[in-house]
Amino acid sequence: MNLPLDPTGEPSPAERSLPRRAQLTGAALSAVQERILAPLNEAQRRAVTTTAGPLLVLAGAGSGKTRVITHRIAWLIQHEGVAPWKILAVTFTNKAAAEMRDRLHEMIGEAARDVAMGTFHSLCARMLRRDGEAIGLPKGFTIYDADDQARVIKGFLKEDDLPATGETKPSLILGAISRAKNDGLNADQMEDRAITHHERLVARFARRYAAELKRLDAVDFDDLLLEGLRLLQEAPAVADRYRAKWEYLHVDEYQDTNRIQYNWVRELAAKHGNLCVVGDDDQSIYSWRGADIRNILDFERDWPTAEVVPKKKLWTELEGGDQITVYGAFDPEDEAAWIVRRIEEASAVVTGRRADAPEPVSLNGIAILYRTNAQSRAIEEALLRSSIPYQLIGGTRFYQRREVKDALAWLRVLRSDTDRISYERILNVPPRGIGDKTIELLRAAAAPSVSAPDGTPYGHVIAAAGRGEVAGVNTRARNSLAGIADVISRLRDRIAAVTLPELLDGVYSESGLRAHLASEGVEGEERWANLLELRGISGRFMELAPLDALDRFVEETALVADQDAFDGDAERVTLITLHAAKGLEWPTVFISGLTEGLFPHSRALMDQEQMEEERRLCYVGITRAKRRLSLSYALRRGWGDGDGAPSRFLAEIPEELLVVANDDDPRADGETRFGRGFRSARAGFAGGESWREGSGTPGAPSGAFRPGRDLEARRRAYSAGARSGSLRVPDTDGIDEAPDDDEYIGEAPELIQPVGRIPPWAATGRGAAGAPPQTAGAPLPPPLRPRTVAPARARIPGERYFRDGDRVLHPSFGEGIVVTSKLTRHDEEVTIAFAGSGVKTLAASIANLEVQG
DNA sequence: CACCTAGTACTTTTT
DNA sequence: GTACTAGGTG
Repeated sequence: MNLPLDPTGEPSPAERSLPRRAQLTGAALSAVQERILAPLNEAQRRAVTTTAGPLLVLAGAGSGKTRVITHRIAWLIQHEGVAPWKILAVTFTNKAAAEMRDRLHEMIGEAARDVAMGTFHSLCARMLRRDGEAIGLPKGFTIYDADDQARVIKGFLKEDDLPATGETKPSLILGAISRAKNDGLNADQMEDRAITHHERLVARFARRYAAELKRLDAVDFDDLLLEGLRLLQEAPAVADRYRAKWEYLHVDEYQDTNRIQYNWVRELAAKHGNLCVVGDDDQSIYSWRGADIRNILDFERDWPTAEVVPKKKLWTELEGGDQITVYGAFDPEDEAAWIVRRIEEASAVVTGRRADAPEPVSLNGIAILYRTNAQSRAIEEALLRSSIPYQLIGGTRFYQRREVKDALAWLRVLRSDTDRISYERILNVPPRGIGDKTIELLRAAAAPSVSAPDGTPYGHVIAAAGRGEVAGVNTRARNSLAGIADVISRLRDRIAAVTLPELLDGVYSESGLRAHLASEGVEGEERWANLLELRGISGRFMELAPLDALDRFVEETALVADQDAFDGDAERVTLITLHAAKGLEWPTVFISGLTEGLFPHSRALMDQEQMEEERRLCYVGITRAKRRLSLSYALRRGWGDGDGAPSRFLAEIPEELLVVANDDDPRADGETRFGRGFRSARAGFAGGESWREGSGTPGAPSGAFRPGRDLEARRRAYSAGARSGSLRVPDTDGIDEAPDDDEYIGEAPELIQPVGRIPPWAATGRGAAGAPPQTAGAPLPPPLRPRTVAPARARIPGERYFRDGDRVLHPSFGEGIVVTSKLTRHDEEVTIAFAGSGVKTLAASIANLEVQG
C-alpha cells in the first residue's frame, strides 16, 4: 500500500519527510547540505546543486554519474522543498531504478517511494496503459517481445510460402523494420525510400506487420516508445498533465538513448526545461539498436542555456590500481581453466592457501565478462568443475523460457480476445491434436472478410470452432478447442476472486501443463520448478486488485531486462556480457575472449564505426574493474572457424600496465608479445604432441573430474540453492497510489529472475569439457559451406598463403577481409569477413579467392 | 492429420 | 543449447 491518504488528517509519510523551505534556517540548512553534499567532489556538487534549467553531465566511467542523480533528487526534495512526485528519473534498467530508489531511501526515507522512476519502456507502458486511449490505443494492449514478433512474421512467410531463412529470415526483417521505426519512418515512407528488391520486400512486410499488430491489440518494444512519444505530441491535454506533473527530469546513461527517446524527453521538458542528463560518450555501445550519439552532441544546441559539467580525466585512474594480467590461452577451455585457477587463488575456495597470500576476495566481487553469450559455456563448465558458484546473467532468460512463456501466454489469453499469437501458443501445449492444418483453418476464420471487415477476434473463433462452427476442423481438434474455450471461460470467471498465484495454479492444472511436465522426467521437473518460480514472483502483486494485478504482472514480465537478474550480494561469481555489464562494477574483473573476430567481433571488422563501438565496449569492460583486471584470449576459437590472433585491443593498452601471465610458460615461444603465439599454437594443434593430450589443461588438477555424473550431481545441488536464493521479498509494495489525488506513476514492484541457473547442456554431460575428439594428425576440418569450383592456386607447402587483413574477392560473396586462416594437412582454411554475406570459412584450394592488391 | 524422431543449421550485443 | 525440417508412423 503506497501512501494512503490518512483519514485522520495526519500528514502522509511523504508530507512528513518534506521539509518546508521556511524551516530551513541556518543550522538545519547546513545539516541537509552536509548530508547530501559531503560525499561528493566539486564537480558532482555543482551538478547536484544546479537544479534549474537544462544540465548536461558528461563524465567518465566510475566517476559517480548515477550518484549525481540520486543526490540531486535528494537535494531537490530536502533542500529545495520539491515534492518527490514532481521528480522523474529515467534509468537504463528496472534494476538500476530499484537501486537508485534504495539509495535514495537511505538518504531521505519514505519520500523516496514517490519519485517516479523506470526505464523508457516501462514509463511509456505505464503512461499508455493509463492514457493511450487518447491516441486510439486500446487499454488492454499486449507487449510483444522478439519471439512474439517473429511468430507474426513467420505467419506472413507461411501465407506467402516463403522460407524463414536467408533474406526472409524473421529476425532480419524485424531488424530492418525496427531500424526504420527508430528513424521515424512508417511503412509508406519505407516503401518510398526502398531501392533494392529486399528493401521493398521489407517495406511490404512492415506495412503488414503494423496492420497485424494493430489487429491483435499488440505493441512491440519500439512501438512503446513511438506511441509514448505520439501521446505527448498528439494528445495535448494529456501531455500538459505530464509536463505539469514532472517538473524535474533526469536521464541516466544518456549516451544510449535513441532519437525517439530523446524527443520524448524533450517533449516532457518543453515547458520548464528542468532536464538533467548524465552520460559518457565513451560508453556509447548501443548504436545498433538506435542509440544516437548526436543526442549528447546536440544537447547544447537544443538547450542553449544548458550548463555543462565537464568531462574529467579518465585513464589516469588506472595507474592507481594493480597491473593488468594477460593470459594467452590455447583454446577456450584452457582460458576458462586459467580464469578459474586465478579465482581459486584469490578467493578462499582453494584449500591450503599460502600463509602470505593476500586477504581472500569474496565471490560477489568477481565478474567474468565476454562478448557473446555463447562464450559463457566454457567458463561455466570450468566453474562447475571447481564447484565455484556463479550467476549467469542473460543467456536463456527466465521470462523467455518456453514453459514460462506458455504460462504467461495463458494469462494474456485470459485478458485478451485478440492476442492471436498467445492463443496459438497455448492451443497445442500439451499436444492435444491441434496441428498446422487446424491452425490454418482458425486463422482463415479470423481473417477479415466481407461479413467481418475487421476480422474476428481469435478467442471468438476458438470458441466457435469448439462448437463446430468452423468447417474443416476434425473431431479431435474440435473437442480440444471446446475444452480450451471452456477452461478459458472458467478461469476468466475466477480472475476477480482469486490472487495471481491462485490463478496460476488454475492455469497450471486446467491447461494440462502441470500433468504434461510431470510426465516429462528430469527436464519436466526443471520446467515445473520454473513455473513454481513464476508463481512465487506473481505473489508480489497481491496488494493490487486482481484485475490490475494480472495486467501489471503481464506488463512487467514483458519488460524485465537481463540486468534485472543481477544480484550483487549473492556469494557468487557473475558471468555477464560486456553490454549487460555496463553500469555495474566489481573489484575483480576478467575479460575473456580477447581474440580478433570475437572481440572485436568479426561483424565489426569491415566497418570503421562499428570497430570504434567495439573499442568503446572494451573501454566499458576495462572500467568495470575497481581493483584488479585480467584479460585473456584463446588462439583457437570455437565453432571451427579457425585460429584467432590476440585482439588488437590488447596491443592498444600501454605495455607497462601489462603483466603477461604465461611469459615463463615453456610452451610460449615469444612470437607474440603475449606469450603463446601462432607457431606454437599451430604446432600443438596439428602436430599430435599437444600438451593438451591426457591431462587436459596444464596446471589444472587432472583426472579428478568425470564430465557426466559429476556435473549432473553438482547441477542439482546448485539449482536448488539458486532458486530459493533468488526470491527476494520486495522492499516496498506500493504501486500506483497517488500521494494526492493527482494521477501518478511511481514505483513498480521489482521482478527478480532466478540466478545461477545451470544450463541444460551442462546437465546432460554431452557438452561437458573433456578432451576433444582426438584424431591422428590434423584436426577435423570445419565444414566447408561454399563450393565454388576453381583451379587450385600455387602455394608454398607448409606456409600460409593468406595473411590476416588481406582484402580478397570471392565470385559469389564479393569483397571481404581475411580474419584468419589455418593450415590443414593439404589445404588452407581461410576465414573471411565478407561485406555482404557475413563470415565464412573457405578452403583455399576450392574457393576462387583473389587477393586484392 | 498430428506427432515423433533424427538430422541440420545456427549463435553479437538487448529494452 | 534452440529452431526448423523431413520423413516415418499411428
